[in-house]
Amino acid sequence: MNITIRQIADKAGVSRGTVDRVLNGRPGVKPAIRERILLIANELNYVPNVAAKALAHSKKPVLIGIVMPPKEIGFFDDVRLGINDAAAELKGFGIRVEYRYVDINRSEESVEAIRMFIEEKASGIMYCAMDDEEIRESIDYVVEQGVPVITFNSDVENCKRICFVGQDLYKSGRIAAGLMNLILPMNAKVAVITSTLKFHAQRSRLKGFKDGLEKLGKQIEIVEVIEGYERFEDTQVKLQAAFANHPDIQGIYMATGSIEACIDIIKKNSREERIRIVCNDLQPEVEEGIRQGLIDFTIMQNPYQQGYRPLRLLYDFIFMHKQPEQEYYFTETQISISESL
Amino acid sequence: MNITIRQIADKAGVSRGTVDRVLNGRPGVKPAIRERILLIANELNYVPNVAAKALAHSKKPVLIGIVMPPKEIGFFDDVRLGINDAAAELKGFGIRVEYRYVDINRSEESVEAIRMFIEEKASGIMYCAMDDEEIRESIDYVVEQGVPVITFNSDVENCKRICFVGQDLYKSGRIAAGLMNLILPMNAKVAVITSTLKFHAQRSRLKGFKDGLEKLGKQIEIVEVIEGYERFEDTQVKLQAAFANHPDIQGIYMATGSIEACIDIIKKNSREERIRIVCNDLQPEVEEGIRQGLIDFTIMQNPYQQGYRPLRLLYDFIFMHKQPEQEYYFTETQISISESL
DNA sequence: TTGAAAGCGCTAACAG
DNA sequence: CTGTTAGCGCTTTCAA
Repeated sequence: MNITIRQIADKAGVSRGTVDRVLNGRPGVKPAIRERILLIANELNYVPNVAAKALAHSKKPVLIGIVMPPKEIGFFDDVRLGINDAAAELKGFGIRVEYRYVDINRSEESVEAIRMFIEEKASGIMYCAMDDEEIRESIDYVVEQGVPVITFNSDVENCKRICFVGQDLYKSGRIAAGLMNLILPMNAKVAVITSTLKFHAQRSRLKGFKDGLEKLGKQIEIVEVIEGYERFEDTQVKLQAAFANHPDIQGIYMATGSIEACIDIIKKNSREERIRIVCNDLQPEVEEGIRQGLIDFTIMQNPYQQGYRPLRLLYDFIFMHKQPEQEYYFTETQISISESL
Repeated sequence: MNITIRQIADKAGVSRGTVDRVLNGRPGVKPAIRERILLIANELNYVPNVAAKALAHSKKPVLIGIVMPPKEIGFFDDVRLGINDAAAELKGFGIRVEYRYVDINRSEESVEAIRMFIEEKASGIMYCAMDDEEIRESIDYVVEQGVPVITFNSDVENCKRICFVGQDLYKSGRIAAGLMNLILPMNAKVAVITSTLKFHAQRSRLKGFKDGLEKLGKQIEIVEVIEGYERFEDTQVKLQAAFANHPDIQGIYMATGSIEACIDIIKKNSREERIRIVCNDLQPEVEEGIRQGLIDFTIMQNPYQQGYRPLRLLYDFIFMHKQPEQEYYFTETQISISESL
């Protein structure tokens, strides 16, 4: 049998109520006793009984707040699926989740959302927001209130979040390089399309791609890095220009951005047969491109897990007082081809 | 608030004990009352409270028996990891697991193991065994006793197991074909190495590979299908012969078997540069081969999940009376290249 | 065949 | 500041 608070109480010569207070950091216990109890708990290697906690909480479930982009953004469908699955599993467990959808480009909205959750006495936050000062402050404030925050999908650096769950962007770039290396001939020329290099995240991917190509022996050369701002037109125009400058481009790495524009230009230039494409994620356009044989590979990083994990981690943190073991939880990289779909 | 057995009891005008008996299929309730309770439970849409169940069970946890190959078989390390993780999660939940390792080629051992679990009053079984008559009978017998069996990693067909969790072998063959198609030129010739075509499982993979190649436009031809029986020597000799017959082989699909033998022959024939290899799983030899650039791709099917899922499914079945939603749970296919490692 | 009641380990409200 | 106690929903004796 496992250790219970009762045993700790007996050993310490206090009541279970007191032990409960100490173990859950509630106020109103003389420091000396607190010490003593903590010591005993530690020495007995106490692990709280999940089921009992859950049951006791079932009347008034603990709230976990989720701040993320709205339903319209397709990528997040799978993330939401992961969250919902975790939430369903944890439902009988005294936790409930609440979503708040925000325009991720307007940080005020995120800040407002997280603030409201605190007012509602949320016990934990899943936060997907921009990496800027305003957001950083909002996180630090919340965490200082004793409410854990986990960033997911897109990280916020140098802040007090307890951990991050999402992609390893550098690695995805390296894998893209590895794939190009396998399908392109020696000395091939490639273009990279990204949204904008202003963001650290995008630069990581590009860096991974560059480093990857360098390590390999095929001397594949990056002749253009296009910033498409995820917009159709920008991408189209710039890619067309790239083709004009380098008629011998044989591969395109679509790190992020408008797949439609890319495919459009390729078709306009009748290059379907001669261009190999590697991209990321699996929006409908990508799926379509793969089906048609225009896209060779896509690299995904398990959006489902990006939703599922953080909630479980928060649960462990809140109920089991278990600190995350890592600061970065990178979701598994997956490579897909048409047969994988 | 959710429905509780108390509410059902009140509505039916009986005690909670009686409701409990009915809901858990225990004997000793008059059929008429049983009916009535079932009806009410259904109409109220009763869902048992996990936490309460777990807590009530915590004194005398329910046993789940696991029959699988011994620790020496490397592939199963990750499977065991998955089982252990699930077991840890479910530990506070009134379940405990017990392993029994058997030589999978000697069915008597498996049968004996499962029989013992039944004697020990196990409430569920995870079973990884050969697909033969003896095994089939043992499963059907157990299930008829009311104890659910889930086959994992390797299925047993036409039996009463509640579901199977493992690879989609056909799909992995198709993906191998897709990869070959991406890295080989038109009309390339390839060899396939498998253990033995006596087994349905191996034939599925081969069929997937063949079908995959046919669907694609590159006219890649399978010039040899080698049965290596997973033995170094057989593989070596037969592959050498294949090279003699077809000096222009450009690709090898190692469906299963001795990677060492394959690499050995390639090196002996100095074909490192000219042969592309796609294989399955990630034994140390494969990892080594990928690192050295001898193997281009390996296809894995999430062994971790093959352990994790079945246990969760059994738990849901036993505690929540939830039938698995599918008969086949195929674990995700993963494609790995050197940068993924 | 059924009911009553004592737990399972933890929390929270109230009393002291 | 600390102890007491009544639940949380389900299972499992023990009686009836």
